[in-house]
Amino acid sequence: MCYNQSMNERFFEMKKEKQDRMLNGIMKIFAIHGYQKASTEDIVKAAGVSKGLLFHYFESKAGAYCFAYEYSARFLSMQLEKNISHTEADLFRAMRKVEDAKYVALKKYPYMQKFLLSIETVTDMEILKAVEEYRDLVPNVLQDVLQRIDYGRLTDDANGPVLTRTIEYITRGIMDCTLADRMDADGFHAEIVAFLDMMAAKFTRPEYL
Amino acid sequence: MCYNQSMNERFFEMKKEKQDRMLNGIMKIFAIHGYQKASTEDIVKAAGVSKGLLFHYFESKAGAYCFAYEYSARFLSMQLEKNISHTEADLFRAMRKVEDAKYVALKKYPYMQKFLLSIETVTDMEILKAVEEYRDLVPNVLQDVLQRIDYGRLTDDANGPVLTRTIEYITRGIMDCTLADRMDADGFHAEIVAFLDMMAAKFTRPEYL
Amino acid sequence: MCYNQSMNERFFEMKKEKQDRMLNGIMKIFAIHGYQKASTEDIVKAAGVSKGLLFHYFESKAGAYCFAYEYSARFLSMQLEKNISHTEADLFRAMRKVEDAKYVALKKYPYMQKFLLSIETVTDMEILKAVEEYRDLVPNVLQDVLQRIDYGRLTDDANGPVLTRTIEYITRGIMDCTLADRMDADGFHAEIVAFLDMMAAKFTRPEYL
Amino acid sequence: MCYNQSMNERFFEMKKEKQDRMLNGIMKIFAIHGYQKASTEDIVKAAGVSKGLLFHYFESKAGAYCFAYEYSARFLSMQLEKNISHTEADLFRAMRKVEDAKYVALKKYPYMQKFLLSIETVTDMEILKAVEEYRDLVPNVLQDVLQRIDYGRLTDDANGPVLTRTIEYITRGIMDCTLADRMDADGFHAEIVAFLDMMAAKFTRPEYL
DNA sequence: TATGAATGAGCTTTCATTCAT
DNA sequence: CATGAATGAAAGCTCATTCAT
Repeated sequence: MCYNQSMNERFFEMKKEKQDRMLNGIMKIFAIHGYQKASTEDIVKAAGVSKGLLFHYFESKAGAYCFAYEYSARFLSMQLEKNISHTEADLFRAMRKVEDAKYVALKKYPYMQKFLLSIETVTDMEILKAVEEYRDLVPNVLQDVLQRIDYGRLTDDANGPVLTRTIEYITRGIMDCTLADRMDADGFHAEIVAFLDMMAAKFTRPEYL
Repeated sequence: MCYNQSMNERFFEMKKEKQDRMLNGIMKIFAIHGYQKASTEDIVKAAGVSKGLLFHYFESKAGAYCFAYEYSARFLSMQLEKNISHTEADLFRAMRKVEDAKYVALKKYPYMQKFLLSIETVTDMEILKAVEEYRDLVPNVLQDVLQRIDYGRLTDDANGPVLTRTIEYITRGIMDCTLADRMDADGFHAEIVAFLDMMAAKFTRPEYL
Repeated sequence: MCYNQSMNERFFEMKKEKQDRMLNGIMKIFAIHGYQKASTEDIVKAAGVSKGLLFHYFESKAGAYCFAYEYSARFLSMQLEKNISHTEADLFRAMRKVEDAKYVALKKYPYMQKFLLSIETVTDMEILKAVEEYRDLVPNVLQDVLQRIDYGRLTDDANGPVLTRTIEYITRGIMDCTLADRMDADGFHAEIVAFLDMMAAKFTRPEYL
Repeated sequence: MCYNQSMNERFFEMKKEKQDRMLNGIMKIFAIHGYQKASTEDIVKAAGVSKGLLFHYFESKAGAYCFAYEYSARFLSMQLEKNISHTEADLFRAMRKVEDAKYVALKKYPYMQKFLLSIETVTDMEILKAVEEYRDLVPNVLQDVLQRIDYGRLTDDANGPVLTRTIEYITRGIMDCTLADRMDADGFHAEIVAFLDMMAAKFTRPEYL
């Protein structure tokens, strides 16, 4: 295993502000450089702590990654679960709720979403196994949302599942672009909202608008 | 830039057999370990050449990657272009043609497909920029094929675009499984064909079978 | 110097139970891993105290080592001095007395003997100089005992000095074996006694038995 | 295991001069500082090679140690075996032959003897297991020599075995003193010879002188 | 052209020691 | 007195790249 229970305990006994500084440092560097190229040097600089401390809490670079991954997957899925409506049948309003919930998370942990995607750069089997159970946490919540959608509310020329996927890919695309220059939850959210509004206007049957 | 014209010339003056040994070594190691974790040591061992020779032809690890990427993208897209029918309107027969063409390519370069996907593990902007123009080569050919499909030939409950994407994901899934244990173009092809046959029987309108 | 008088005073003002817990922790880890590889982390864990406290009392790892070394050498030599007979002329009965005295010491400080031998793993000149005057304490007591032995009590085929050395090496050999699995003063003592009884029966002239 | 066959092969393909430079660098640093405190940095500086090369040939610090240990034990025992007389019955002449043989070895590898003793500073079980079979090589040769000694040639007050051990301890003592300041095979040999001559004159029966 | 020994900067990791609480 | 989080220098080791042959 890459990390263990005792690490968690020690970590969560720190001041919340420092916890977040370390988590954000970890997420940022892994998000930007991918797992392998991310250096512990850069992480501790970003977090504003010493090299030793990173290893005091996480034992290894892999341990830090796994810890942050579990934390991020849990945090983001809980954030979504808590804030989305569980009865919303309108695709665009549901998606908007999702993006609003993400927005709150990204205000606190700007690199969280991108960091979660960095798992694709990981080739170390140890790590992949360690985070396996958390990889579906966020997708599962989104799945739940989509199951409650009434696609009958869409216009005839709209294909629900396709629209959903499209939204997903667009989201990802915007994220990559946004991240390319600078991390900004506000800009990201604004882009998504603009896109959803545009789509909603075009694909929702008039009576449901 | 990661590599230049003179490299190409020198490389293609080697005996064909050695060219392919080097290309396969490069593809294999990058495909298995991702860009960063792939070591030049492993590559030259897999290719059966010396370390010096790799750098003689490609100047750097990044150069080897870019060269192999361009080669692979060009080779696979040409292979597809050449062998697929440009008038096939039946989704399943078209996909079958695609897979047959891939099969021929994978007989020669078993790791080519997986190698092309390894671009997702690359974080180095230099490399991403260098291969940018080749990333769409294969997807574009597939796009062309799909544009000629007559989705009217599918049963009512079949959703063409979804089916297409499903096929893509299934293809990728089978590939990952196949690669997990051993590289085998035959096994891979057999799996895909079985899947397509099954789907065709279920989703094509009787009059088009 | 590695440690000074004020350390002693402070240390001996602690509750006796805690003193021994710290001493045993120090002895155990140095005995098992040798000087260099012994980590302060392991020592404080074994002693059940905090890292800070170790340095509060001993200032440095080297200081802890030297303090424990002086303590052990003094303690064991006094223990021997106190319990052995100063008139015993019989080799085997004398050695038995020595082992009985050691037994009492090892009940309290199981790793003391092995710890004293760990000086062989020390390469730091500072430490070697600091403990120089204590290295002969225990050997000197044994020397004293041996000087009073009447080797005439041994059978003709017995060689006194050789027997003595043999006993020393056997003692050390048994100790290493005992320590290999678990620390146990009782088992250790039983082995030694059995060995001495066997030897006494074979090498003592009948009239002295 | 700490090292393997392929390492040996590669190493012995180097120029002899460089092999010896590396071996002497390894022996020197381990001999002086003991296993743990010896740094690879110091070793490569002493050997006049780069850090990478050390790991190219030996894979790890432990590997370098084990390799040099096997080499030293084999080399010294062969050197002794080859040069000592196998029929010499006189203790002092036999010991003198041994020291002359050692002298030749130490001219080439000045730290070899001290290096072999550094095994006592090793606490890593992996290493101890790896060199286990070589630890007795040199002692066994000396054992063989001693078995042919005719102790009847000694004066009545001389105790053969004790003399032998004494010689061994004196040898070791002189070595430690010699090494303390500077490594010098000549000075070492001169000391030993002087000691042996003195002892021979005192303890050999006149008719055997 | 072809080799692989050689390099050294830079990586991850360790650990004795300090210090705010 | 007691804690353990925090430090950072230094360790062991990796690996893309160079170069003499």
